[in-house]
Amino acid sequence: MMKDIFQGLIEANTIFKNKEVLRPSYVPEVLPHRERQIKELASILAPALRGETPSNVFIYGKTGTGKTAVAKFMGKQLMEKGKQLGVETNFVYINCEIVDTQYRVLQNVANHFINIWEERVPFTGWPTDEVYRKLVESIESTKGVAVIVLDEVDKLKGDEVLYNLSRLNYDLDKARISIIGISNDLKFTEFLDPRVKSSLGQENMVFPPYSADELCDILGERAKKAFREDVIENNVISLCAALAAQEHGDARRALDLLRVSAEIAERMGEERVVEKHVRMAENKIEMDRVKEIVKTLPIQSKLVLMAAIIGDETYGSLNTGELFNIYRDLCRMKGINILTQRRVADLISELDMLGIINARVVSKGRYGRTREIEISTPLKIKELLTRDEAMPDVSNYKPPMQSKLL
DNA sequence: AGGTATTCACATGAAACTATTCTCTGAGTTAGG
DNA sequence: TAACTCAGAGAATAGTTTCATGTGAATACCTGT
Repeated sequence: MMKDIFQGLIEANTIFKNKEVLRPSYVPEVLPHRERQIKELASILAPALRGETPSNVFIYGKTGTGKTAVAKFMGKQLMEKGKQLGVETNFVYINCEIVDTQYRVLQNVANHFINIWEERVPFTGWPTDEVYRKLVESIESTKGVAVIVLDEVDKLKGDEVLYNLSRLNYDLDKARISIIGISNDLKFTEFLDPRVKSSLGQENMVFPPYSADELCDILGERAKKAFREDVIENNVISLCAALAAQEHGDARRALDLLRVSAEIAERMGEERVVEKHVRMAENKIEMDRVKEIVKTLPIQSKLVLMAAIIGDETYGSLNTGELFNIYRDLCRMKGINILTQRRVADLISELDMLGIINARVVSKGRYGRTREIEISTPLKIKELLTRDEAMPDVSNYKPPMQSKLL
């Protein structure tokens, strides 16, 4: 009886064939509408296979334009071809959003070249130049060309790492390295040290956003592998593509949308994915995003958000001063120290940036200049916050009623 | 009526403080020779 | 004796406060008709 629980669930899976294909981490064998970029990148990296140093490259493009996918794809191809030709090639991929300090980047790269049973660089304890020395030594011992991909380079703290990596070639004798920097900030290099700029920006590539049609092709390609035959209504894919295209042609978003739609359909026990499911998926994704943000907000921001919600409920919309008063009351109730209005103003801007609240500056003439704050999602975040144990009990809290101007 | 000056209620900036996290050094500890 | 560990000094960083200056338009106050 118990063993049949899973049996039933496995058989219920009538929609997916291979869900992995739809995950953002998946690197497909074909990347539609990126042939030009792949060719260009390949021609830049090709010298590596002849044992020469390839130029360093900078890749720009908004999120979900295939930068990471193309880079990883090239890495795979390069390794294969290298093995085939008997040329020592190495490919290191580092996501700088996670590995964001100079020390950790160097440590990661160095450890890539060191076998597990050999002496690895520890998480902490070594001076940075010691790690650098170790890195040089370990790369040198490979005697080949190494391509280092730094994804989301703009997240890196300080440009010292980039400088150090760019001069790595001068310290290397037998081996060579080439750096591929990936960023979604077009203006990123403007803030860089000119030395780094010139040595890293030898080649530049820009990945344009996908159009709705192109997204359609990409989704279609993946859908073929991900789903069983004939479970997707034909307008579903174009709808997902169109929705994602509205938001700067983000392929990741489109894939998420498609995957979640199918998951919803599956969970509802239906055999086909139809438009309705996509609409529901759109909602769910937005909801999950907001939930996730709200959950991970620091305590003070949560209090500010809570104050905004309470104010929104009682006044309809509120300004900075009113919000601050409510916020102060909440802090007192919980015995948390109160931040200055200046700081709260900044927290409000942050929440606005995250898209949870809507805060725009309006001038009310004689009655000053302030922000008008509203809750921007129709979702019930309040419930989520009330359940937070760090929140004060607001069930019978009444915000101060002030004589509001009509 | 038309024009200028005030004024409100914060916005926005910069500098100064503070608390926390990172680095790095040197003393102490350990293991192998 | 060399390698390793770990505490704590000092540097870097993030989060806040303090102080200062800026802002847009409804109102108050003129001015001349």
